[in-house]
Amino acid sequence: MTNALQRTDGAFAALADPTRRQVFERLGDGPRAVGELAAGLPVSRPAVSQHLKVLKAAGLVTDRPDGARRVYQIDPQGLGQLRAWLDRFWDQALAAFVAEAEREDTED
Amino acid sequence: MTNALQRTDGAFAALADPTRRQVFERLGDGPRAVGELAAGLPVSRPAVSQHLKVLKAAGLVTDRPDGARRVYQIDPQGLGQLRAWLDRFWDQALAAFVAEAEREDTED
DNA sequence: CATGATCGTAAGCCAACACTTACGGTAAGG
DNA sequence: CCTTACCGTAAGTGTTGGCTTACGATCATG
Repeated sequence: MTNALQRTDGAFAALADPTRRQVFERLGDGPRAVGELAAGLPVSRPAVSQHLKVLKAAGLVTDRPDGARRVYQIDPQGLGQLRAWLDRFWDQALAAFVAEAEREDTED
Repeated sequence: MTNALQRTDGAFAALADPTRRQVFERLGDGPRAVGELAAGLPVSRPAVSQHLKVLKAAGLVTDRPDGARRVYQIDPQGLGQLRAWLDRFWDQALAAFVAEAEREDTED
């Protein structure tokens, strides 16, 4: 149970930063190189590189060399873990929410 | 589209911190007062209070006075927004992922 | 009305973090 | 080979953020 923290910690922390999430979202259209991602973003290329490193450590992206370039791609695994946590928690929380609402109706 | 950033920014940022997510998860069992939440956590009560403030600003919880105490409860709204973002992105990313995998098979 | 309980906020401190510039390393091209 | 392009990492900096202690406010109790 407390393990669920560790597992989703990286993903949540990674997606917390707006710039980093922007990089990640941009990767949702398909594989991109670092330079492509950096272009159009208000930060430098090394900054994007560092963001990608964090995303990779969180299991959200994978990278693959392509000549002198390096292509990054979304890894469904990390995204799936996040979804699993959210789904499980969604059911639990919603159940507790409804139960509480009913308890408020029946009691004084 | 860029608006989706703003909308989910608060939620992601709020859930990024492990302690804060622990508070939130604990709230998944049902409504709790601040003192109850603080007990069992490795941080002080004011710290929990500040965390709840952030969670509330993110639309993840609601609060209601109960005498001298203050009861916090999960707000399905914020959780739903997060789920919506994740679902939408999941479909998009997975589609791009599969498309890329197939493109790799057909091409040289 | 005085006391104890519960809580939010302010002030201050320290670590984490996002960013920049500078550098080195590798791959394609003339 | 020499040059250019592309990228990751190191070092340094300024800011953000989570935590603690201290304080004031509000509510139930006697």
